[in-house]
Amino acid sequence: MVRRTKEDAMETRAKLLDAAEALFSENGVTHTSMMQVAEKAGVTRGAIYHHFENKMDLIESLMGRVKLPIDEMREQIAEGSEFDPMVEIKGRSKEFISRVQDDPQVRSLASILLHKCEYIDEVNPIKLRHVSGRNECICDIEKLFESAIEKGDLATTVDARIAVIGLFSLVDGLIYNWLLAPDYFPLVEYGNKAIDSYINGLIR
Amino acid sequence: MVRRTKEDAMETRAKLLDAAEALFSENGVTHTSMMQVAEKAGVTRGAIYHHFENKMDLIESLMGRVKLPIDEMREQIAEGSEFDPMVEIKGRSKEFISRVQDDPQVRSLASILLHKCEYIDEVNPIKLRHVSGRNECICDIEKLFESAIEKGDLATTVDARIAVIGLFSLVDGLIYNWLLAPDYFPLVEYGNKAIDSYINGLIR
DNA sequence: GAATATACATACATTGATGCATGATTAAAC
DNA sequence: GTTTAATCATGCATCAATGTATGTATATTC
Repeated sequence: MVRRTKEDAMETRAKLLDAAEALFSENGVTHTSMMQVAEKAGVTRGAIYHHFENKMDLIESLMGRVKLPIDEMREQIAEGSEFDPMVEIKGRSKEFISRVQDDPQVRSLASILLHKCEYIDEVNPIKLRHVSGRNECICDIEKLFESAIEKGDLATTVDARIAVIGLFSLVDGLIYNWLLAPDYFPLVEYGNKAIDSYINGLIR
Repeated sequence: MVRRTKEDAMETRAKLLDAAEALFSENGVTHTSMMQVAEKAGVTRGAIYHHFENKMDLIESLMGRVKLPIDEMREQIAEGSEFDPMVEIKGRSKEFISRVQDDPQVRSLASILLHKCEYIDEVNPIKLRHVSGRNECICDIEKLFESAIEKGDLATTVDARIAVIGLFSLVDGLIYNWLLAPDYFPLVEYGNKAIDSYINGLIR
């Protein structure tokens, strides 16, 4: 059976991306062959090379397919009409780790980004997406911190940029360590309290 | 020239480990071949397979060679006669990130652990060392937090275990993000302040 | 100093993965 | 309905990396 309908083609493409996502997040990017991806998707390697140029192109498509929670956060902040910037910051951070814990696809992506790939050079699409997404998001939340400082909600010694980077590091570290051994601690419960502590340390 | 003296052999072994460490931390573990390691060390692959069984054995030796800062921290805590546990905790954390920034070998190892390898399965020696070292260290510092709580130095609502995991995540996250793009922020300066904020949030 | 073991170099055999070229079948375009 | 083009399968050529087997010269042992 070949030359299936255009919808079928899109479906196999999606299946390939699903298979790649699952295999990458489980066995690592370099330890997953095109053959394995094809088998898991129920096709042959020919199908892959029809839809994608090579492995890197496959990864790029994979990364571009889903909205990272970091991206959603940005959108919601853009359209957000919350009044209290600190409430906003705390809420977004907690929602972030909550998504990682509960949404399988987000968790897979996070696992790939944090544990299942090697950041070999600067042009690596995975690293590029990771870094650029991070930097943009940091800039956005930095503004929230600045308005919180203007409102006088934070201690006068607090620097917005340092505060953001600390918060991001805390959240990244929580997810990193949780994915390393999910049974070791409950992400959302412990993470929420750790975030509270950190934010609390910035106030007054 | 073959059958060199026993000291020479230890030297080539050390050179091989140095070469592997440099290449792994720069290009990633799986993207580095035995051939490249041998070339960088100035020998052939035969030398590698004489000293090590295979790549995984090479990695194990590499990881076992240096004392991770996390290990040193444990030793110093064991022999430490400090009085104030919170001062101890804060000092150790800051010394940790300071070592990562200033000691090239520690930085290389951290880079390999955080960015240049894939955690493919549970028996992976890199992951094993990372996780076991982390868990032991967490247990140690947890005790310090407990004694701080007993002394009444922390808010009564603080749970020692959650506090440790938060602190570890913060430190890991700082190092992770700094290694991702070292020019983006100064690790020690920002890291120290972020740690202060977090610890501050636990007090009172 | 003869025998043996060590420290590598060299060569080869094997494997797994990639990328491409080609083939087959049918949907889509006209 | 014919032509075209798309969707995938199949087969092949290539290559890089591994592991091992073997060779060689020298240190070490006795």
